[in-house]
Amino acid sequence: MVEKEVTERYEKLKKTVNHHRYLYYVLDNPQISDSAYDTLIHEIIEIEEKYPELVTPNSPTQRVGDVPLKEFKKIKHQVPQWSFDDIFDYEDLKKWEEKVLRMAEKENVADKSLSYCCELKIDGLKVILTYKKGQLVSAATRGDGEIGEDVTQNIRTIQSVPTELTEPMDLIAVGEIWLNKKELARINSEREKTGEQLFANTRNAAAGTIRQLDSKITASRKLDTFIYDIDYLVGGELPDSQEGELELLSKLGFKVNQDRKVCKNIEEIQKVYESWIKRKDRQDFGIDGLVIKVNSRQVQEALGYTAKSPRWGVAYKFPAEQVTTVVEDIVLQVGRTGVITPVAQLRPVLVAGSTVSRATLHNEDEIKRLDVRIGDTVILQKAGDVIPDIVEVVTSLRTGKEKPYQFPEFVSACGGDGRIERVPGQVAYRCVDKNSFAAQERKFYYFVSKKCFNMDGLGPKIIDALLENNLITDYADIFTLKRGDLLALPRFAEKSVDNILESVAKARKVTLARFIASLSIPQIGEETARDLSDKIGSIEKIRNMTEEELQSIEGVGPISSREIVEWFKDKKNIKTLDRLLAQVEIEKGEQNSKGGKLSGMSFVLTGTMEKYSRDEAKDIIRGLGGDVNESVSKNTTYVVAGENAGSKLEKAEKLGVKVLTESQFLDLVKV
DNA sequence: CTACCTCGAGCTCA
DNA sequence: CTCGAGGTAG
Repeated sequence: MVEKEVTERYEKLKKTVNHHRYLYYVLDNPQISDSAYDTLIHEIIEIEEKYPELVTPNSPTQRVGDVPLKEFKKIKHQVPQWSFDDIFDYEDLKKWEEKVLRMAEKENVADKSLSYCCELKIDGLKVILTYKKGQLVSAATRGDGEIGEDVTQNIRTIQSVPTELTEPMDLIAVGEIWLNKKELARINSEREKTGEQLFANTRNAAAGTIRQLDSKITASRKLDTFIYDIDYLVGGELPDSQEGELELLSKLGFKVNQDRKVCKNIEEIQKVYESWIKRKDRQDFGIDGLVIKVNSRQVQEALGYTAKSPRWGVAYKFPAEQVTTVVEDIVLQVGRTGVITPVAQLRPVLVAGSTVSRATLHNEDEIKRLDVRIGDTVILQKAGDVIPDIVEVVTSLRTGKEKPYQFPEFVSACGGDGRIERVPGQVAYRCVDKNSFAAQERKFYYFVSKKCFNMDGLGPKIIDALLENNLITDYADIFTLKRGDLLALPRFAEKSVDNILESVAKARKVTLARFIASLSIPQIGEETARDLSDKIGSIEKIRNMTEEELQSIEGVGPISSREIVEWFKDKKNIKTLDRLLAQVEIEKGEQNSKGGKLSGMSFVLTGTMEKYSRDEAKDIIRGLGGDVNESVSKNTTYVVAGENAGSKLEKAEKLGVKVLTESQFLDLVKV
């Protein structure tokens, strides 16, 4: 039994330390010296060493985990993590507001005087913090919005994240993790000394730091946070506005960015936006725009969500950073289906946090539209902050030596005589010979990829080696690779070869949809392949169908059906197909169109089931011929509601759609 | 698209 | 140590 004085002292010490942590890291207003703070921490450590039973995971001494993790566990979000749609200018803003007003009118909430809460959009990574009875229990990355990664151990090391709230409520709070510019410079100068790669920007550094399995490394880099949203709250009152949420978050002990403004109309928003464009670079953290939210919670709820994003908010992005660089060359790339894409080779240039040395020019028409010539200086930006995009040519810098680009009539990478043709009805050119080496290479990459045969460990380089050594010329060859042949290649030793052979063997069984996709029929990707598989059910039927018959299938239009028929007319393709069919086993997985007991039914899943993950449940439904959709409509047959079902359940009730519990669902799909 | 982390494997040299 | 693959993030 620990003496009463000790526990009292211990609790007081913890409280004091936490208070000063808050003053220092959250309010940025320290009231005692670092050394005094350290002394307090030290006393806590001493007590804990003597009385280990006192230690809780949220003690200030436990911020750094001493055992590195093996891996990050997946965490399913209790509340789906949406992201806002982007807008880029005042026009977009106006359109968005009109939509909001129209919707509000329809939902009879328009009489509330509408206002908008404008916050900074911090350039970092999203984090979802879960508290039970006021104690931090988990922290997750966003992931795909449904499932993220458990990074609790790393988040604990961030001093501005409270491990205990000021009130014992159940809460899910959402915010952004970021790294300040000075800290990036410090980390990079250390990495320079040790010869490590430097981080390209604060966001990448923050992302890299969060993905460390060893939280000691995370702790050594001073990450920071801004928390901006409450997703869930029990044990307290949810404020009726976004601004109120921010205030509550502050009160609970979170670090909240104080630069927010409630605007009454979009003119005011625009003013805030323009003033931040001028000021954004002066901050310690990266800002990539404003987030505009309808302030009233009641109106937010009335507006609801589209399939993709909340209707009640948008991300108003700052204009993309533009730089100039020189087009050193224009080269042609041959894709999987023989389509030729011109790509500008650029003098490498740093833009929006990464070095860009190439940008797609899409097609001949785009080259003409831009009138881009080799040697031209061009303005470059990243579309949606991701994909490099040439905006325009700086014609005033022309010297006259620039070479206009002539789209060639022959492309050597197309193999054979190199002839190319314009695809009827499209802007793209493609190789007449659809099996050129370049196209073949791409097809093989795709064939083994996750979307198709999903052969683990067969990346592009391995495929290249196999192609170059003529070990594969046809898809079927992958399945008949010989151990000895592989071992003869450089960098292929026992272990690698065994792994390759094993993953090939494992991949022999495929679903029909994956099989169809793997053929690289032009226009037939993952989606259409699934439609074909669901509605037709066998490769033998597909190969004998006419264009008209194919077109009657939902999701297959005149262009795709033409491509399909043409593909199956080609003798080479047929030979490839038959050889491949002899090697693989297409999983029957219950035939869908007629045999499937769920055919014609449409399902929406919500909440968590005990027995199956969402993906497994989807596979089961599709396997039985049913459709799975993301949002509930009057065409939905059943909504399957697991634990913690959310808004989809409410919507189902509103529309009178039948709702199944997990056990009812299991009964229905039982074979 | 680019940057980052982590892992397994092969190669190289002590 | 280096390379390739695979995964994650924005």
